[in-house]
Amino acid sequence: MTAAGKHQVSRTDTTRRRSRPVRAGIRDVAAAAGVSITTVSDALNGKGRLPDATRRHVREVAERLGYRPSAAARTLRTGKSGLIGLTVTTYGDEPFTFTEFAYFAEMARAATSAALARGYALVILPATSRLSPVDVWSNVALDGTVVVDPADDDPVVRELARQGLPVVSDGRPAGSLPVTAWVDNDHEAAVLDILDHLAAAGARRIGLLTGTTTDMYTRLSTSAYLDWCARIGQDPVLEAYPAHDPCAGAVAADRLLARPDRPDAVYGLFDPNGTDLLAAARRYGLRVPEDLLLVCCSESTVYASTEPPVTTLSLKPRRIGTAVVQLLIDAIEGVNQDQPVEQVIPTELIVRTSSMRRSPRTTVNPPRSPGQG
Amino acid sequence: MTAAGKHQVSRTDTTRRRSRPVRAGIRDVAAAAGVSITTVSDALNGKGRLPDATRRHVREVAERLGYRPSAAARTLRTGKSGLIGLTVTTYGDEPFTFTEFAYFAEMARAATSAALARGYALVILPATSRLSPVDVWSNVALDGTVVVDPADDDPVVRELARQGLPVVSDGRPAGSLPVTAWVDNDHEAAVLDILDHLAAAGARRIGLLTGTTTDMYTRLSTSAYLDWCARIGQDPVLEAYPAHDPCAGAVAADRLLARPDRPDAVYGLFDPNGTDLLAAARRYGLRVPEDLLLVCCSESTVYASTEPPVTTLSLKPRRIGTAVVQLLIDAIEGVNQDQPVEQVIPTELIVRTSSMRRSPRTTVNPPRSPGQG
DNA sequence: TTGAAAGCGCTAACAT
DNA sequence: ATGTTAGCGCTTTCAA
Repeated sequence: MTAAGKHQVSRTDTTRRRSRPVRAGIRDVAAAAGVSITTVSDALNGKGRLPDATRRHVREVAERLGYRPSAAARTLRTGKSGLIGLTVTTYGDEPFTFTEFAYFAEMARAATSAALARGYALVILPATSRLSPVDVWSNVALDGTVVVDPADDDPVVRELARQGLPVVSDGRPAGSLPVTAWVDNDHEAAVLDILDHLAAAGARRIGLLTGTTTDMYTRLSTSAYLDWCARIGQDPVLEAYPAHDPCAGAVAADRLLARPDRPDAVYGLFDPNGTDLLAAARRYGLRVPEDLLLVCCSESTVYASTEPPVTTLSLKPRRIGTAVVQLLIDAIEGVNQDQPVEQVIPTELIVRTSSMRRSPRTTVNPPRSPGQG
Repeated sequence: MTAAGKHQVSRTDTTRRRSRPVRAGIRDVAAAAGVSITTVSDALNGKGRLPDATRRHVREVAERLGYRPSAAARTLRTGKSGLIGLTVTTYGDEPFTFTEFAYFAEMARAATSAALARGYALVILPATSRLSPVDVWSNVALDGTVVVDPADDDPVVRELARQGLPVVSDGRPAGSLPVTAWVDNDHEAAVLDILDHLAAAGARRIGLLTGTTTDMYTRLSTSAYLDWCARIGQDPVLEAYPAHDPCAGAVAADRLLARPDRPDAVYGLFDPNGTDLLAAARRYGLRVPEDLLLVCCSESTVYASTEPPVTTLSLKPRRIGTAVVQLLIDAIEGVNQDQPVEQVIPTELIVRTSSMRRSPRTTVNPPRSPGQG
């Protein structure tokens, strides 16, 4: 008690007394426990060589007073905030694209879990700086940032790098963008795989439903398709639409099947393409997979129970989200410096009826026999 | 220049010189601009009565040095961080439920936009404290928190309230949970509405696909259903399953249609129920809507192009996300104190073929004529 | 109109 | 084994 010191006591007297019950500070705990603030700090943070008795005592007192350390003060002092920025390319006013919902939601979920498990939290930030009058970016102390789909010459990434903050991107950066590390799929290989799969199922002319945006995913996938066509000797049959507009997708799907050189198989690069193509096929009286083979890139489970179920390509967003965060935190904490800075996550093709010309068993037994058999 | 003071100069000499180009601080800007740090602060924050010339000059210098104010220092000094926590009830290890993806993604997106527009950012946090060895909650300075679906006696909410932080919940709190405000739909009215809609379409026995969880949404919706049954004189036909398990949903849908007292209409409380019920109906050879009327609660657009399209109830997550954030920031900033603290957002029933016994036009003309008519 | 100085609450280097 | 002290970088009285 006596050792608590004059400073604390006088401060408590003059500042605290008359105000309403304000959050207890480290000094209050020190005073109540009869130790110095250093001891409190050490006891709570597991530092120093304190006897267990002291440590336990201090913790009890802190608990009793409902003491919560000030995150701001700790951050100011240590230079680490435990906060990781999460940024997604913006279309229009919305922070992320509608068509990428399932992908983004899964990726963000995995990233959140991975971050929390290592004691960090994610802060959602806009890809465009100065969205609001006050720049949110400068209002938050970040230890590093995850950037999803960085633009070709992303100004946010550049600025972050200039500040010396580690940046890890989901999606390989174009050109010389200075990211600390990146995680991505091998989109070209994935597309070639699907085209071969469709060809093996009997496709003679494969169409592509693609986007008008110039992000890496769209660009790589489309050029892989064009290369494949050139190699095989097939004329490309593709329709592009602005991927952020859900209605445009339905129209593009329709347009693709309305062409004179109508494809007998289609790969759609975006999540809703499956249902859109299915609907378009119905409108034209095309049977799937008999008249039209179908694959789309999606993370949604609805394609397991559509009629017919649709073959999908999963980009494994969970694995990507986890990997991105691990790489970032490793960079922040300076561990695993020997780890590769580029990580390629394998994709998974989930083959369902829509791309199986060989097994047209349209009659499926119910899992168990209903009353009326 | 001379006015910059001894302190700054000596610090620059001793601390800065030999280390690598570290972020410029307010003192560096002050020195370079030949003013005091007070003037820099005022110039950058639009405070004080500085002549425009001074203000512009300081801003130029700051820009040139690439000065970024320290968020931690500002937070420590002002007590405001500009950070809002976003918490979702956890099932298992994952921070949020699979079945609520679309709802949550939309709600979070709207909340993020609304927050950014007012200069705040969202931090994703686990509903369960102490998920990781270090408690992330105490590592971040929050101005307030949004809680999605608070538990009946949510310890996180209680602790936050104890700390004097404003808490706004998406979903009305049970009992005496001390939230500052809440936003919710009128789930009971929505369910009654749907049941009446189905009855009007000719349903004689309406079933319910519900959850085993005890959250408010499930509880209110189920009891509204039971009340309706009692009032109408129908025996309840319901199947409950753990909503966080996507496979369990398919099984429950199947079970519901396998019952001896098979319903001729079903309302499913969760997003994937529509596709699951559609698949189950196909297995039992039931035509929708002729043999079975279908409605489910969903935010997904896939139900617009399923076969047949499914009637859905939207909870309007965008409006909820926006409202929740507005109420929270109002509370943080102490404005609009007169605003109601409980806000009910109307739901929207999007009627599609699956619940229209009257208009069985199964043949639809394509939006435009294809080459082969 | 501008500047000096006092901390915000904590951690870490350095006493004792 | 524990305490004293000096800041982290900023905002904010108060004085000039």
